[in-house]
Amino acid sequence: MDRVDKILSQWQRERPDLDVEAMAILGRLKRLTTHLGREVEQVLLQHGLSSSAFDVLATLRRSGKPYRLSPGDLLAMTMVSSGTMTNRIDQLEKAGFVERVLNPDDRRSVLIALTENGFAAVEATVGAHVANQQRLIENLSDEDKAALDALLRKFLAKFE
Amino acid sequence: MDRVDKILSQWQRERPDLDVEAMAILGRLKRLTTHLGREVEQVLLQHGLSSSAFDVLATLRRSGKPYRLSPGDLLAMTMVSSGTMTNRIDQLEKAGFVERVLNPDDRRSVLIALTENGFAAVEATVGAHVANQQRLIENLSDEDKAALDALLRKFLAKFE
DNA sequence: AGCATTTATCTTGACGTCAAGACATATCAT
DNA sequence: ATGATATGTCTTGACGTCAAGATAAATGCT
Repeated sequence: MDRVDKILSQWQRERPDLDVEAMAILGRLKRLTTHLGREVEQVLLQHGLSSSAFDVLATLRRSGKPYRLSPGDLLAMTMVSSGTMTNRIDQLEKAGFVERVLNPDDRRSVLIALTENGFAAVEATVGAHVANQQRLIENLSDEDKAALDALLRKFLAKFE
Repeated sequence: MDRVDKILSQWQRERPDLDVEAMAILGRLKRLTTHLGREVEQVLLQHGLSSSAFDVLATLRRSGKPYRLSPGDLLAMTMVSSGTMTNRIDQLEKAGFVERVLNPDDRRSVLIALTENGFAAVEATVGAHVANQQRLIENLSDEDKAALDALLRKFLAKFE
């Protein structure tokens, strides 16, 4: 009887006609992701990066040398709107973690380049971040983790 | 090879020392919840309610007669901060969906009461909302749904 | 070549969220 | 009783996000 069960039982009492099976799954997913997001953010903030800043820096870092992508590329990889990406890049540029470099091949476009400081910030953070992610799933068994990942993959396939 | 697999393989190439198992699960969870949240919001907006507005109205509705809870009660049930709840109540009060009623038992406190219009708004929306939730999970088999729900329950237990 | 369309990025204005702290009232300990 | 502490709600200021549209350059069509 967790919190989601309480919500479901309230609906059952008030609206017994509603089928709440889907609500259970979506409710647990949402609550879980909220908790996980907060835990992840805590560790990143301890290293001086917001989740959204880390999201961009990590995308550039894992793209490999020369650690440059256009805003459009970043957009396609990060599930945010173009306005949000402009804002993120502005913040990171102010902080000195990225630079806007003119794209010689297309003057509409620009390349976002990780600076030395930006590279260093990712490298100083990603280890603790990954360790934290491992901690967050540690109460699942190996079988649970494999089963959960497989189910999420199947579920996610409907949307992307 | 979904989008999360692409991210993992980039990390593998750039940082083969990192164990990305946890990143896979948390990444799929986050992407999935983002997609689901957008789908849910679309349907609610078609009925004139934001997700956050529906969240409060539905909490009052399923609490049963007389459809009144204190801001603190609402807070405890909805995973938001007190400032956020004040803001939500302000919006709903302006829209005429709830009223602030003085609590005779504790003058620090106030009760948030669903108005007739607020009740009607929930009742007009909840059916489509639940149907939409069912649609969103329809590509999972019955066994998948049961297994996923069980895993999420176990995972969530670590946090609440 | 020249015009229309498409692509890439940025701007604007609105919203939802939070942490920290302010304020009023209630409760507790003596 | 009364002073200290706890509780309940609201305020403030800062962020992150989005949709819609503005701007500029590239591409395609004739």
